[in-house]
Amino acid sequence: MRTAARLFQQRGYDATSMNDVAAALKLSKGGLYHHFQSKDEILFHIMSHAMEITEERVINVVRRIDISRPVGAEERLRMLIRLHIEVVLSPEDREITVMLHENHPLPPSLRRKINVRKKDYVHFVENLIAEVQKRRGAQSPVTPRAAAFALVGMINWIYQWYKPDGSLTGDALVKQYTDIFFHGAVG
Amino acid sequence: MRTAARLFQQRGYDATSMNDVAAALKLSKGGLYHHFQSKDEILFHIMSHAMEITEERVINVVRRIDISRPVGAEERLRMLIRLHIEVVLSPEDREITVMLHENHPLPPSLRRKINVRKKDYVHFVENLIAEVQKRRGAQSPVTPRAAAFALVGMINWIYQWYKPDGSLTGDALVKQYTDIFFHGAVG
Amino acid sequence: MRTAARLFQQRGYDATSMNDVAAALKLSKGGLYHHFQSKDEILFHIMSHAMEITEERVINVVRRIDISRPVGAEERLRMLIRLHIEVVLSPEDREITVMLHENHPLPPSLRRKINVRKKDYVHFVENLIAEVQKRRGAQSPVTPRAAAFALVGMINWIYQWYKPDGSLTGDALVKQYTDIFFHGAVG
Amino acid sequence: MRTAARLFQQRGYDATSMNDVAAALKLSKGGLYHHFQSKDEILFHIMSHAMEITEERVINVVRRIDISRPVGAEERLRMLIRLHIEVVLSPEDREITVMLHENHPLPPSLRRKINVRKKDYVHFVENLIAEVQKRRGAQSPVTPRAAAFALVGMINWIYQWYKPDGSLTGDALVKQYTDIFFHGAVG
DNA sequence: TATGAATGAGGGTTCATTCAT
DNA sequence: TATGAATGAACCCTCATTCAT
Repeated sequence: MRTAARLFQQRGYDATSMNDVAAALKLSKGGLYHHFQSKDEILFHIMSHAMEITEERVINVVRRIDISRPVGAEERLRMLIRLHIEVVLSPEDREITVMLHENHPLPPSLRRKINVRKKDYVHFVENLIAEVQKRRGAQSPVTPRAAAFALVGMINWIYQWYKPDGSLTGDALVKQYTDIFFHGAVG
Repeated sequence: MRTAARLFQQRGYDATSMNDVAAALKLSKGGLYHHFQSKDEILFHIMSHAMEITEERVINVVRRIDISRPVGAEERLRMLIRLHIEVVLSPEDREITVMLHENHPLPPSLRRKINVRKKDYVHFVENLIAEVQKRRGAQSPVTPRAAAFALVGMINWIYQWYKPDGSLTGDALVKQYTDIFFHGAVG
Repeated sequence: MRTAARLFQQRGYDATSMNDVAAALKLSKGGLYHHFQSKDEILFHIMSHAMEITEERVINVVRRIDISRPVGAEERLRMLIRLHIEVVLSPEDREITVMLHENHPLPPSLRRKINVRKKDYVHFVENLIAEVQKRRGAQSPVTPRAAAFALVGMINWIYQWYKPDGSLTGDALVKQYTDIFFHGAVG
Repeated sequence: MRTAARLFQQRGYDATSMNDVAAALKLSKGGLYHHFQSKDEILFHIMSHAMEITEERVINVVRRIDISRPVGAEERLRMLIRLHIEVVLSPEDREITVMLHENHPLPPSLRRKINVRKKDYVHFVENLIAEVQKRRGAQSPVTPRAAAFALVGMINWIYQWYKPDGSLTGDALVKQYTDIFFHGAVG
């Protein structure tokens, strides 16, 4: 299934045939259908798995850190930015999570399930941003909602241009994006 | 061709058949092939047209304004943000320009042509940001390159969530995103 | 389409592939789909055509004869028996009309359309029988409905056993069945 | 196996997969193949069983009654009609025996075996009819052979239209068909 | 006896493309 | 310029059957 995700991400979902997936798995087409009922189902599983990764590696970590040792909202937001970027850059998960960023042709009912979880994620970010703004006291002209979408957008866009072997390390990228999000890009 | 773009964007490129396109144009399939040599060509034309729109409506406007009446770099950057967002929101161009955001299955040679123009666009943004930072004098920890990608990412992401008939007007969105980009989201 | 009917009748609908049909027509599978949207549609066309044949060659003839020159009900019934048997035996239509006798896997909505026409046919026979009984005056213990089904059943069954090159000619068969239906088999 | 017959009769033989049969039996596909060597074999068993039912419930009963207590040929023929109709209407056997009426895709060798028994059945009917005609003395214009096929046809056709919960009871149907066969439908 | 993974052939269908008209 | 018939390859999927366990 990881294999399927890789193929889908490389060639595109539509351009990848079940034959391709089966061959990559050294399985016959029929054998593949023993494990998945349809191509859609594979895609849905990948999407679900991608959401799980994101939820576990980002949201759950941020939530847990706050329980074990109370931590300021701002620090939690910084952590979220770092974790989210790490998921996008992570060599083993990138291929899976990146599938979420494009609009793949899922049947409506399954698509909705995924969309709910996407929205939940943005909500979580939004709430965290709202909390940070409240702590800071100062009235911000920026609504948490727009800020959340901006943050998610700029992070999810990374895979479109980032080269892991380039001069910009992941850590540096995290720092840059955190600075941009907290203080703007030209400050 | 605008019609084709709409179909591609609604159903996906692969999921749209030449039959669909021809039918939407009230043309026979054979007739369609008198105007375009292949499906790839249609896609390429759309992508090229999308780049043209972006270049004309954003870059050229910003450049021209500077020629006709010298204008501060910061103001030009603000203008670029507004113009870019307007293109993304524009009812008549949205369907076309949005095609640029996903990785459609173009033959390599054509794909490269589009990518060059995409990069040029980011370069233009990057240079503008650099200029603004220089004018401000203060050393910024943010590289123009990362800033440019962040900006492009958050703007291009808008179509994923923005509802034209929602409570957030286009103007308000422009203001929010400008604020975020210049002063951060929690300032 | 006549070709398809022949194949369906010989090998069975399910056992006949679109490949078979296309090959028999010296057409590619794709070419076949230019004329029919689906295998179901072919089957439906065949069934509809079979109903048309039956209606034209039996019902309409009987109706018309009565108009042009008033004819006793009994004679009309005898004529119906002959015409129906002739359709079942007719070399050129047999393969098509026989398809009606088995329950082929049509989608429910199309199946219903055919069934309505089948019922109309039996109704016509039923009414004719009722008329004959009334003319005879004597109270018959046999309901026109059961009689109609018995008649249709025994005629439609013919194709299961009748050999055109056997000793029993079509005319003789008509006479036999007419006798059976009018006077019983052991009289 | 009764289960398989039900499925075959409801959905059609080709449209019923071994998976369907196995599932209905709460068995795995592999398990099913321990009881039957192939799908064809299941069908053949059903057909054979159907013939056995017919032979036992109709022919043997008629034969035995004649041995235990000599009975007139006409009464035996009336009995045969009743018994045959009862088999066709019997809730528990209908699904099985009905399979005989359509031409299912059996391998030629097995198909032949079934056909021989079908012919034997018709022969039995034919002989019985001949005997009745002889007893009656009067020369009948109807050959026993055609009469037998007519009788078998009209009875086997019953399942195409008969509704068990309709106004026509099985007994009434037996009476109607017996009348038709002995005295014609309009007498 | 029974399972479930696996196969290979084939099914119906779609589709970009060609070409005679 | 436009049509529509035709193609051939590919696609997703199904299925009877096998076999190690």
